[in-house]
Amino acid sequence: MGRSPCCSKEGLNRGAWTALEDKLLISYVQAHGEGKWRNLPLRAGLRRCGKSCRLRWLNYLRPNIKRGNITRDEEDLIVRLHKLLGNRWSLIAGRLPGRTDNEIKNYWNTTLAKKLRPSEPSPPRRSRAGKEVVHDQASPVDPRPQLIQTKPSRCNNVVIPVPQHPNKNSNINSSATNQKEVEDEAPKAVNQSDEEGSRSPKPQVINADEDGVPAENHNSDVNMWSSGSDDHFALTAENLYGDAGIFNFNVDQPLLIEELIINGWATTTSGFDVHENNGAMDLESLALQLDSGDWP
DNA sequence: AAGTTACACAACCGCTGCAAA
DNA sequence: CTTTGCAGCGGTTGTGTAACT
Repeated sequence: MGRSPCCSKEGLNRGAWTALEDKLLISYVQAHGEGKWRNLPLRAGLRRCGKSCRLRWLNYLRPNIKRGNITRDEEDLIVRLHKLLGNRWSLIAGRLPGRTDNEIKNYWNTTLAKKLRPSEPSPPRRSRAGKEVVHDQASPVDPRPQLIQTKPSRCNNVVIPVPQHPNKNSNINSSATNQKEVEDEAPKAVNQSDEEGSRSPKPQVINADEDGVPAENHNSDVNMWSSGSDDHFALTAENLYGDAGIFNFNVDQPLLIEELIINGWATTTSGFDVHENNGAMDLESLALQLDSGDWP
């Protein structure tokens, strides 16, 4: 059976785009919007494959694209995000406003990969949906947390490692009601955890029970409390569709707030605004975000 | 100056997930 | 439930150019 090719290659232009082709594509997308890539070439009068049009638009013609001159800060973030996410260029690019996955991928392959130790094992590969791809190479100990579900979606189970509680027996309830208080407190707890030396991450599936928390907690950005011998940590999060969720964790697991963000959930404590800028944040905020955690 | 090599980046290719039919 | 079409992703290739011999 087999699938038909995305387009007939016959009679199509290949190779570098001309200024005229760019102009045609820009004017068409501006008039009709993105999408329907398969039919776009015909309608726009382009002798190109739809995929080629899409790529050209997304990587070069789209507004607000930054070209070249990847800064030191950006490079640093790329390295750290790559350590966390692996070769998921689109996710990495999503955290760098104006940068495209193709550009970051090229930059990594041509520049950054050489800077890093050649002996360093390559990060885990994943399928597009974020599911782990089974490695053929045996990786005896990979301290990186295993991630699931990178696409924004409603989920009842999330894998969120939580940091070791800095003071296991104390009540660290931060029922802060304003954003400032929360922003001041949340990173502090993580940093204290760092000083104590964190254990290796042990990710687990945790039930995201939206209804299993006291009603008063719903108005808080962050609530952490200890209860008997078990410490818990509740986090209010909001996904890309504006669905709110409150997650209960055991604090003896390392927390990577970024995990939430990767999964389409952004905490209300992080300064993220996932409704703007396509989930991206400014570099300074992202650097702070990355620094605030105990990154694997 | 000519030839060769290395590098950077644009573009292509094949695969996958998802949704609609 | 199966098939099909589409969009999107990451890996790979092709090409232009700078650096070097």
